[in-house]
Amino acid sequence: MTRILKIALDVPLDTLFDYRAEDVDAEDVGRRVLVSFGRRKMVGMIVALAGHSDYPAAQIKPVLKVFRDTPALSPDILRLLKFCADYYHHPLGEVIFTALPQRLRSDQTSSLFCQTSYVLNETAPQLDDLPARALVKRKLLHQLARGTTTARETLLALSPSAGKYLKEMLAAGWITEQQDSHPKILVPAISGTAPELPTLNPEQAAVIERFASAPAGFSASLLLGITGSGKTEIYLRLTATQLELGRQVLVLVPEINLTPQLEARFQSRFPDVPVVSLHSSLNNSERLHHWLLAQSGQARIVLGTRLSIFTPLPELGLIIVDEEHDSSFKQQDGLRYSARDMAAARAKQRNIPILLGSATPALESYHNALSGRYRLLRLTKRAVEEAQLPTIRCVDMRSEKPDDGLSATLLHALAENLEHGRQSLVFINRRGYAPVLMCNQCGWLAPCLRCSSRLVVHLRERRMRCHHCGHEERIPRACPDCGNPDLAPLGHGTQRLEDSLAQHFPAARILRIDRDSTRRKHALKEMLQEVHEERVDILVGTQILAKGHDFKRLTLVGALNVDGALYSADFRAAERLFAQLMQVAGRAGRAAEPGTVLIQTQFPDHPLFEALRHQDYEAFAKDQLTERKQAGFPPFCHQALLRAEATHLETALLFLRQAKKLAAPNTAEITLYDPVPAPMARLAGRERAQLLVQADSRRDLQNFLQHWNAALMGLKARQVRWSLDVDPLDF
DNA sequence: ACAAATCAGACC
DNA sequence: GTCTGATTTGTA
Repeated sequence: MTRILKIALDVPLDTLFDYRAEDVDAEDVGRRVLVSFGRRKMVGMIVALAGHSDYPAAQIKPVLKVFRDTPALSPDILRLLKFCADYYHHPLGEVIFTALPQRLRSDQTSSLFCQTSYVLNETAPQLDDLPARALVKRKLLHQLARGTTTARETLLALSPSAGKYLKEMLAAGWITEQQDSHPKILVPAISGTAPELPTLNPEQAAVIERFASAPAGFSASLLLGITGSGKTEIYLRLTATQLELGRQVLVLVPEINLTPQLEARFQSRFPDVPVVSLHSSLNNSERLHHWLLAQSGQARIVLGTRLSIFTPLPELGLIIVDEEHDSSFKQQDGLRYSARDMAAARAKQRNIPILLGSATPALESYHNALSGRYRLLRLTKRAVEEAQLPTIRCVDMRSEKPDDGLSATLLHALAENLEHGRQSLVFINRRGYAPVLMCNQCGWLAPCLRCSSRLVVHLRERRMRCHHCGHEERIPRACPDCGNPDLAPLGHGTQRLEDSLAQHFPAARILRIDRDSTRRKHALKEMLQEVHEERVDILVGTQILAKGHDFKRLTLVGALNVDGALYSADFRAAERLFAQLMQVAGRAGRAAEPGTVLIQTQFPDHPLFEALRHQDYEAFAKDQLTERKQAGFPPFCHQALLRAEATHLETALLFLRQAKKLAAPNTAEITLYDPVPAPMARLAGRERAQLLVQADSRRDLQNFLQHWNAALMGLKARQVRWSLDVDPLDF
């Protein structure tokens, strides 16, 4: 019987396309198809079956192929993706295809999942029977025994010499090679010993108790726990409960290099349970493999970054969002979705609990907790009893004369720490040598020609770089405006600080960690290793260092150049600074020795620092919420930003003015601001402008956006690229 | 006069 | 987004 199929395609059009096919039924909804679209062939997704089509029958093309090589997307995932498309006013086809692993987007018809993997034979030696120095063999054996993924690709990734050893082990009969046509998890050969559970402190126990006694079904909880208070232990306990119930658990983490650490923690707690991760360093095949394991229900715990919120999990029982305030949960291009918000939506749709964890929650989340929409759970004590909170003090830069950016107070503290053989961290969120190059005669500042920004001096490389578009040039010998050869780097970056510290402390071992010094593969890992092995006295670094790492001997943190955020035009700047400083402060004194944090500032009396000194997130957050309420900012209103870019600013502004006119009939509950140039108006040679829309209620905003977006689609935007950003974070 | 660049519209 | 045919613009 011929049926009409509603097909979503990866095109920026807000429509589904009708195709016909003979042998399809309801089971095929959620399957991929190959269709001819215009002159091309494309992969589409069956979103629904229909009895008839409004489209002229003669023009409806047949589906060329229905892919049955992988299971269909379940109705609940399709529902989530539909919700996402509606909420962010983005075409459903594009949403579906951003959510799918790359390999499911392409139209390669040959066997999709076919990979070489290995099985451990009984003749293989036990891990402990191998000499400790046979590191690679041990690694291979361990991975094979764990059984989560024994794909050749994964094993090869363990070491450059892995291939050689695999061949050896094959020849020795320890392992057998096989070709898999379906992804599968082998039964773990070693059933690892479940570790002894750490005792919960009373606060942790109370949190678990509140979860246990809560009624089943949807609930959202905010776990507000200071660094080191044992949030992860809560995640593990709640996960254990879900595993016992036969449910899967999804853990979302920010886009940082901590995924492997957390994965290791989950895997060692649940040695027999298949854990898979989904993050950016996986190749396409690994990503597909892990995704399919999640979809088939074999993977019980899925740990991943932003995009993994769309992973099909048939028996999902709990979603955890760690460091929920982290801005990497919001995608900043294409489909501008917030994985945290989609997680909440998914939990609600599936009628399961969600747990958001952070030491410094997003004000939106904290507000939800205060208003009772979320359950507020607090962890106020460090899990390790003797670990004390660090002392936080401001260094008043109005009275101190800094020497190359460093105050006498900080230098003194560094010297003392060095004497005691303890580690220190100097935190400055600015890489490079100096943020600007200035001519001392005419005041010329080296500009980026493609952006409205200045070039950052990278003295090591004798170059200047734009941190926005990546443009690079040599440092000029003389000022291009007046010819004066006296050009001076102005301000401080990590490189300059590193130099300056080396001069002050010639005997100290100084290590700089920022995006430049960690560009090489594994560089960050190696550097962190050095720190752990105490081969470093002073660390200089950007926010790369702020997150998660646990340095046992680190007792002093100095924070430089933080004042910019105090009186910023961006109303979220203070919130971000507070979170960041709390995070770096958390690096100090994690073990027995107490830590000290010194913040260099011109405004030591600012309330942000007052709250920070007491490490009182809630005081700070309440203060901020009061300010936000007075100013009518989120979370007390809801925003959307219409962004436009063109080669000329006027073109972008003109488009936005037209867009504003178009909105006129529906603006009763809406505030539409005037189109303005974006804060960074020029970026990579394109001019950008934006139009802010605000409403008191989310529903009003959504209603308005729906009509407006449809109207905008009809507007012919010549030479303009535009996009809607719902709940924008960056302006 | 011809080619290149730009534009409008479809795509099921 | 990609593709197409139509129209405008550019150049010898």
